Formats: sequence, C-alpha cells, structure tokens
Amino acid sequence: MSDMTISTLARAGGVGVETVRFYQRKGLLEVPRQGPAHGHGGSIRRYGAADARRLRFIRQAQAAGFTLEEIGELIALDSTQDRARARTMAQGRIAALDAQIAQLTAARDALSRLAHDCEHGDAGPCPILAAFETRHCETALGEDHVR
Amino acid sequence: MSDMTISTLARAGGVGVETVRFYQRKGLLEVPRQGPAHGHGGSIRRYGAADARRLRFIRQAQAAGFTLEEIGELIALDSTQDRARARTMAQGRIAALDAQIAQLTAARDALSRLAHDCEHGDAGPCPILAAFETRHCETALGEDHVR
DNA sequence: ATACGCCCCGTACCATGGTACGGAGTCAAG
DNA sequence: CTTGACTCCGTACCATGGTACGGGGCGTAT
Repeated sequence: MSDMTISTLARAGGVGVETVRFYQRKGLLEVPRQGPAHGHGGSIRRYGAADARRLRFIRQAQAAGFTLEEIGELIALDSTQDRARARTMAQGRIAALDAQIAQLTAARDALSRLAHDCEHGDAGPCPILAAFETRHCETALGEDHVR
Repeated sequence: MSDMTISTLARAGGVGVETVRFYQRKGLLEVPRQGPAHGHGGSIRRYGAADARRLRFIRQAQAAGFTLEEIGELIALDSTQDRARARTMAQGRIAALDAQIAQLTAARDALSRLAHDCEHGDAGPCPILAAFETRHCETALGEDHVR
C-alpha cells in the first residue's frame, strides 16, 4: 500500500497522473518530500496509504457535488475537527442536491413524455422538436437555469 | 411580442444581453437582418416571437442537461423534422439523466446519513470528515506533513 | 442640438476541472 | 552501460458557458 509512485497512486485512485499533480497544485494532495526518507530513494516522490485515502475522499466528495474548493475546505476542517462547520457544509450540499435532483427529475419526466409522444403520436410534427415551436410544452422542462 | 430589441429579448428569456449575443455566435439564435429592409429601420436589429420561443427552448433544453452543442443539433433537426434522431437524442439524455439522478440521490442519502450521525453521535471523530477519508480521522493527519 | 440610453461589434477575460508537452533526470533490467 | 519506462517540473492548452470592456453609432426626449 505504501511506497507508491505517482502513477501507482493515480491508478489506485482511478485518475490520471496529471490529475494527481493538478490536485497537488490545488493543495488537495500533499507533495511528499523527495529523496531518501531512510534507506534510499533518490529524487522520486513516494506516496503512501494516506495519500490514496485522501485521493478517494476527493473523488467521493466530488461525486457528492462538492467543488474542489469546497473539498479543500473540508480537508482543512479535518485538522480542526470542526464538526459544526462540516455539518453546515453537508446540509448545504444536501439542499443543493435535493434541488438539483428535483430539477433533473422534472426534466427527465418531461423528456420522457415527449419521447413517448413522439414515438406513438403518428401525426403532426415531432413533439420534441415542436416543444419550442408550439406553446403547449413550453413549461414542461422547468424554468430554472442549471447554473 | 415582436419588434423587440436585444435587451427586451434577453429579459424575456431571463438571460443577459451578452448571453443572447453568445448564443448568436454559437449559431443557436439567428441574427436578424439589420437596418432598413425597406422603408427605414436604422441599424438596430429587431427580434420577434420566434426568437423568444427559441431562446426559451434553449434554456429548457439546457435545464434537461443538453449541452449547447446538442441543442444546436436539435435546432438543426427542426428543419428536417428528423423525429428518429430527435428521439434518439432524447432517449440518450433520459438515460444520462437517470444515471445522474441515481448518483446524486446516492450521494444525497449518504451525506444525509452522515450529517445525522454527526449531529447525534457524541463521541469519536466527525463522521462526515471521517467517512470518505478513512475509518480513523486521527491518522489522517498523523502522517508527516513536510513540504 | 445635445445628452443619455441603448445598440453593434470585436476582443479579451473569467472559473472550473482537467489534459498535454517537452526537456531533463532517475531507475531497474538486460 | 545502454535502453526504455517512468518521474519531475513548468508551462501551455483544452472545453464549457458565459461575462466584461471599449469604441463607435443611433434614436428619442428635453
């Protein structure tokens, strides 16, 4: 688990080497000091299990919709064990996630209905394409902007 | 509804003027002929209801997760009434939406559980911070951190 | 007729999250 | 001791979806 090179670490985290380096530049992953910790080592950096854990954390937090900046904040929180702040961030994210899920679900359903109508309605223009030509579908896909 | 200026159109679509111009550059919105088609009119472009509809379509398709490029494709399809292609695109988007919704829901639930545990579990490390990183927050930073 | 607001246009810039390039050094095997 | 894979590092570039800037023109109310 320890003494990985950067490419081993990257593979373990399911990302590319360049991505690891990118995260290092962003301060999300530590850059181990080079050279012989003990024994020997030369100038190639070595990574351990903690780095692999950190990398997994980044990916999972990202999957939960945190930005890299927020992930950095979360990581910083780790050293202070600021549970209240972590909880606040989690709750904010949950609310955002709820909103996003609702929005995507509405879009999905509208699109699904449109696709169904398109397939089974044999007359008239394609409803999917008509959604912007006519008026009856116009609120189907939701109002709110994505970003 | 007709004879709007660009800012009126933008307001009608809930976007900024610069965004309208951006969509024009991307070929998603038409750029009406300027000036005196006949009689007079000056050099200011005028927009009509079709432009407003198009703009609404773009925003709605965007809300459904289509990229601007895909939206351009959809718009191009409109002139050919290629229902099969439109349906294919819609179905692809629905599948992607389903996957994304499932993913976000999983993340939401995990985060929710974590937040609950954090609030009601009085001992040990914060579960939110601990969750992704490792089972033991205390070791996460225990490794040396020499830069 | 002059000020003020809006328009036109090109171009540059922004954030986010990476991805690629190129030269130089290192390391282990053959 | 050479080869070939991998590493280090800085820097440049990419896509996406905008946002801002600045110079100049037009149109209308005062």
